[in-house]
Amino acid sequence: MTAATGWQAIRDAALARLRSGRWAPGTLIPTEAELAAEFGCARATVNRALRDLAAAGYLDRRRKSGTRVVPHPVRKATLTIPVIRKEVEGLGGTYAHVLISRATAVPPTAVRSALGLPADRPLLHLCTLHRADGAAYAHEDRWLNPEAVPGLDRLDLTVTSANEWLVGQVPYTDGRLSLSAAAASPEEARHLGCAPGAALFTVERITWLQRRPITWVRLSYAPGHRLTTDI
Amino acid sequence: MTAATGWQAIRDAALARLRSGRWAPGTLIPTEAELAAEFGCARATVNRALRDLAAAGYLDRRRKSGTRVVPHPVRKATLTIPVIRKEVEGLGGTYAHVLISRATAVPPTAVRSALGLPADRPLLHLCTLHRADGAAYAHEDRWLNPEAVPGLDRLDLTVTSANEWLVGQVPYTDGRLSLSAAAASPEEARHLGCAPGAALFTVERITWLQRRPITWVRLSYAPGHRLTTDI
DNA sequence: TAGTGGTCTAGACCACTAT
DNA sequence: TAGTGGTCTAGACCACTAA
Repeated sequence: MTAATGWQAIRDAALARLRSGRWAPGTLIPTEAELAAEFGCARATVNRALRDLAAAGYLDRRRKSGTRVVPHPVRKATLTIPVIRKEVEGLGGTYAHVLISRATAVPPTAVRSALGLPADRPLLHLCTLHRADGAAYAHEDRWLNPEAVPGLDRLDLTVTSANEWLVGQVPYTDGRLSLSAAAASPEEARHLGCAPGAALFTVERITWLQRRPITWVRLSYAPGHRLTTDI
Repeated sequence: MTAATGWQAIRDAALARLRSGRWAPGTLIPTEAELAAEFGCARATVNRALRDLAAAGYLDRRRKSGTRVVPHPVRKATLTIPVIRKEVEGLGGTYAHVLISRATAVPPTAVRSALGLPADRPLLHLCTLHRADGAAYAHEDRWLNPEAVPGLDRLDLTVTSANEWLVGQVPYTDGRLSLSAAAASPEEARHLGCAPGAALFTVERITWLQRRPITWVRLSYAPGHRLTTDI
């Protein structure tokens, strides 16, 4: 189970003590120097191990105070958000996408304010259907700021999806990801092949480059979709 | 924006080069030794900085090959999954919970197989409603393995929620988290005050201690709930 | 086989903070 | 002020892997 060496071995040993209750919730554990002596390694090695556990939410480390076992651990789940094509192919499926619509329009208020744009600024509106093995996989509703995305007009979006092109070509400095559930709109229902009002897992993402808004996108996954991670 | 020193300064400098395109997607960046010479620091410091960027999904590091800029970055979103009480209080709300039902029963097949338990094994079934400022916040449907949770029978679950007690008292070694959308069941709708079939954001979690199943739990949040994170 | 990242060490100094 | 974690250094050796 734990065949680690070096700092990972110390991390695992510490984790075992946490799980066994030998280091009880809320209490202080020995100092780095003490543990280094016990394990026969340098203090930096202990530091690396304990930093790892602190980052995972098990320990709370403070200068002078020492290292305390977090009483109510806040576990951190890490979700990887891949390009949809990779997501589908990673599941062994064959990926395809269809550009449903492409238009320039003024976005709804919710989108405009989320991006922090002035009113009446027209954006490029793209709707795309992503398929896995021929079946509908996800519906993408995207608003793009053409000023922030040079080269967009020369792109054939029927070949490369906006999703993938942006990820590969357009850097961003800040982003916000929001997960929620939403009832399928009539259009989503039609494309995803489900009943209107069906519960869809949706991922909304907004990205900025510096303070310049790039894109707002909502992915609505076909019913039954799950995002799973080990914790 | 970037007032860091030490290894964080080097990380930020590298990130700036990634974002500026000076280090283009798919290309190799200089070796640790070269960067250490350029920045006038020890190689270990560069290593720390680049490891951080690799962990964040920007770089792909391989021995012998070198460090390559990931062409299609897979950003990693970190979600913190706190105890519900803390979640509510963190939003400035007043938390309360109500134990709806408590019974010993054989779980549905989906729960049984997810936990890897033999058929006909009875578990403790708890339903709890979590409230924020008096309003329904989330419905909790939980199945507990009494054999794995000593002391459970001596606990007054109307005072401490199972959610919180488990987090504080019962360690686990493995867990799986699953996020999805589901239509509100009649019971959920009644407790959450929404229409049956409404789209609910649901979080399912399974935990094991060693290989012993501890609990299966599904939290169904009131409509409109979002899980947001910066990326 | 050689190049590159991964890690360890022993010591040092710094930064924060409880007292 | 003193204790504890945070980080840096210079060097060393190891582990992996492309050629």
